[in-house]
Amino acid sequence: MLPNGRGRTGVIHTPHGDIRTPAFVAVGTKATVKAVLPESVAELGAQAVLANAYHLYLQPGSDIVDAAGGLGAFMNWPGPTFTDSGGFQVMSLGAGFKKVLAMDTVGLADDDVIAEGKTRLAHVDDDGVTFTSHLNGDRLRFTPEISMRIQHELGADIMFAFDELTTLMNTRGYQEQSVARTHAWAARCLAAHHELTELRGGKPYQALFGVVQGAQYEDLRRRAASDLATLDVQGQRFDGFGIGGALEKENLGTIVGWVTDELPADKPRHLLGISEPDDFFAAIAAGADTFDCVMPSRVARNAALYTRDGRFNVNTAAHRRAFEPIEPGCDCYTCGHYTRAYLHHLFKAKEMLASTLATIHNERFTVRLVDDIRAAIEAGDFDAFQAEFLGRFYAAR
RNA sequence: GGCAGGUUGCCCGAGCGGCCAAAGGGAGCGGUCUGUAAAACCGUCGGCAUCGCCUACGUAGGUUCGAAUCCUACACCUGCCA
Repeated sequence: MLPNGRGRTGVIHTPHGDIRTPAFVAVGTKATVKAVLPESVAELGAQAVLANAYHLYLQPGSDIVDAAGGLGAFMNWPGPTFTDSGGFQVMSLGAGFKKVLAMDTVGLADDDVIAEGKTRLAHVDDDGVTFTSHLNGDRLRFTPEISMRIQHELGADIMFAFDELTTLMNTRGYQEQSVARTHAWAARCLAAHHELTELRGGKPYQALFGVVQGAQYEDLRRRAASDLATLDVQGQRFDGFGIGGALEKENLGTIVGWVTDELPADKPRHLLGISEPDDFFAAIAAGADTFDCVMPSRVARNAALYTRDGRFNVNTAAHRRAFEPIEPGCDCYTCGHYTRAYLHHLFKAKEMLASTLATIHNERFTVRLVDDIRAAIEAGDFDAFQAEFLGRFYAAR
């Protein structure tokens, strides 16, 4: 526990093993951490993998994952698994979250806010969401019940309740409406989860996390958190909580703090979709336990690599003859065997191995950073470690 | 030897009298990415540089107020016929 009473270390027990927290969970949306073998994911120290219900429902179908023995067995990942509910897609396939100026939204209903140049593929109503499949144009329907059914078929150790994620552009009025909707969906998820759990037979119990929304508003976030914390449907309560939604980077720690204030201390809190170094420190100090994020792997596929001295692009001319590891002293497989010059060449030549080697490094960097933060908390060194790490990481900027 | 077509910026390739320093690709150079619609996307991309000026569309001439675009000659390339 940190002196501030919020930041902490701990252990999450799952049927597929323990997760020592704080921890970074590798993202494997479509039952694969893109470009790398599950063996590599394990070797780089990731304790768990998170997949997505929406993607796996579309392809190959959650029934197939179920028939394979569940997500972990299907993808050959023996450790703990998470699935996201598909709630994020309500936003990413719907309103989008960038390039929409406030002025453009005047006169539009919030539900019509849409990213420039994108065709809206999702529409929300109180009962659920109608999607147009990005793969084949099929009209699909997601509701809390459907998301829970899919996630039960996928069989991950930890599931998330189906929620609505809003954007920073939505009005306060819409945020209120949306929080209420997410709460109603949370109750339906708990009920559906309860029924599905009864029908599971001998399969191991799957934990369900409720997701706290409320954007940047303190009262909304606190109320959303305390309402979810106390929500009880037929004796069912959430096993943990996700913190999601529109988070302004500047007050990410503050927002997480409001939420964790309202949540029970004995249940885990997962901060959805966050992984920049400064965000980790802020969120962990504010009481977040686990994280997942596409950033390390996505950015790796596009030649950006993390080091203790900041992030850089290996595909720039400066690295053509850099016969040195990505990060001297890094213990990842890539740094142990390959040079920046080689990575530079692979990216220039558009070779697949570029993605693999870069992803291994970035995932290792991210996992290790969170592990180091955990160690620092245990050693009572958090503040010093934070100052040293962030000072160095952002020095170049 | 004859006939036809072609020669455009680092490469490929549009343009066929003015709105052309010249569409579009690629390469090069730089950047972005936070619950993955991403092996994606954005910017830049002749020189000098403040509007602007200079050098440019095989070479050399010519027509025109004005030419990458029209005419003549030459060079090289391609197809067909002998």
